[in-house]
Amino acid sequence: MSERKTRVRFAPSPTGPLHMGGVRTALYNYLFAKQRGGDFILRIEDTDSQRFVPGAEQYIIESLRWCGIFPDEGVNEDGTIPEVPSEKHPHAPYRQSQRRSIYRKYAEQLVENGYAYYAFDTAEELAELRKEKEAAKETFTYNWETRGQLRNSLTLPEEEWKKKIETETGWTIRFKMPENRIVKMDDLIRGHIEVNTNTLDDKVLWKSADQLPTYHLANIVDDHLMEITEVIRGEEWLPSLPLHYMLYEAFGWQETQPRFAHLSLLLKPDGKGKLSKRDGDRLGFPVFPLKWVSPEGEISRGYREDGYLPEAFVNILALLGWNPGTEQEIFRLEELVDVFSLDRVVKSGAKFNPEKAKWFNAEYLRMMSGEALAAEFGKELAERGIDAEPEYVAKVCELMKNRAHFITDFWGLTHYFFQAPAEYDQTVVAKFWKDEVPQMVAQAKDYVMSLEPYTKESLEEGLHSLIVNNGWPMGKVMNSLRLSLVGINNGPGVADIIWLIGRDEFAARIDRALATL
RNA sequence: GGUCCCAUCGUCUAACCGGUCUAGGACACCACCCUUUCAAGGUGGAAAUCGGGGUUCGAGUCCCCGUGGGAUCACCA
Repeated sequence: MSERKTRVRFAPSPTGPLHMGGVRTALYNYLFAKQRGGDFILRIEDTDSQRFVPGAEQYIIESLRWCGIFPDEGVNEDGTIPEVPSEKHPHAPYRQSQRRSIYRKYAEQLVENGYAYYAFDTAEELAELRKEKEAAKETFTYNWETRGQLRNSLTLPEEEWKKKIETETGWTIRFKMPENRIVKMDDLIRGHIEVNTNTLDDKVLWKSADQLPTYHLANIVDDHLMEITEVIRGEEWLPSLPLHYMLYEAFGWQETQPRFAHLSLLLKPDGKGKLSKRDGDRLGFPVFPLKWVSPEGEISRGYREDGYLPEAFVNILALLGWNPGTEQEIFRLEELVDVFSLDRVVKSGAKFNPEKAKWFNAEYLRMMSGEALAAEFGKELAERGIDAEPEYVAKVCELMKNRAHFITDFWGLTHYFFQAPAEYDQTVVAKFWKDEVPQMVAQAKDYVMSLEPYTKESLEEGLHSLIVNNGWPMGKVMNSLRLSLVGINNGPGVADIIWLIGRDEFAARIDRALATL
């Protein structure tokens, strides 16, 4: 058992876009598998035909790809989901809706062995019972106490219920939760947990509505069939862990039962509760990896479209609920594979901090070369109709990258390297453009134009000594030069700007400022 | 409400099996330095063990009780 190959799965339900918490779950699964040389499998849990959302499945796959997470099984090279078994995808199909024939016999096996039973109560009847109990301030539970008074294969004569399951469709199969047993469980990050079965209920395993298994049945059967060794999933599943343990026992699969690890939830940055789409809209940050347009046309922003680098996004997620135990915070995916460990996953929920997320992105931006940045920023320049040499764009990016958090910040920060300022900031004009200034600026221009040799260094030093030697006020002159060149009073050094835009453009901009101001 | 999980700076977190803990780091914040401006960078600062009992020579670390937060109680996953 211990020498089984590590196999983990990410099993999302295609009911909408994948939440960043979901991506984190997928990431942890992936890291765990890769570190142990195991397999990471993607399985689509679409047993709820009511909630199926078109496009969600592709969204999930694309999100993982963007993050650099490629499943070993369950997704073809072209991003489609394998429907027939092959060498690489031996357990196909990987979509539960296409595996319905598999589950039926397992459900029946449970009934035959006395671990489950057919139930004929309609949803309305049960709703009515719940209402009655609620009125008496009690809760109705379908369990060992009540199943004897309800309509099921335990209480009805055999001929009657057998006839019913053959002729009718309104029946379900329920798990027969044993009475008064202590379920002893172990969680990889939470330790030992015990629950008395009396507090549990007879969960539906087979749904009458669409003749499909519920999550619980399909999940256990598939994890068993796909030889999953560890189940790493969200904390919301912890309450159903006892049921899952009981199911493994009922099937007699305890020997190969996977180990479980329940991850704490991602919480909203302010206030209380788990992170939701609403929080993103309200506080102005994405909660989804990619932009999503719902079938109704509702748009949700994505990290990718908001300008986050996938490496930064992965890094952010990795450190939300896990830490390396060292003071290192910047990790690329490959590095995470080496250092990740479930032992260091934090038990408590993590409030998402959008400010720190921005910082991570800025860090990754600074690590990029000017050329790489230019390749990205060049696209936006082209859209804006700016025709600039890639080498020039690269130099601009290199000079300006430590001022940006996102590539989308670049235009606002660098536009004056591509076009002369359309206007001059009036408060800056008022502050620096005093009476004596224009002639100093004009002199500075003449100086620069006749500077020999003209190098970046000579420009820098020459400009400086010109001002000092003439006894001019440094701040006033420099800021006036900058104002003339870029229209505002912040940005890189004046010499850097001149050097990049070139002497001719410099002269033109100075002349224009002298003429207008 | 029942059941289960969780609890260190504002936030993410560190502190291996209880002992240099003056409780460390990062984001954000503040100050200073660098500087022609704005960033970046450097230095420093403010900032936390939820409360109460125990166990122990010694508790952030173990136990109990409170309190707070979260999850879950569907023919949804």
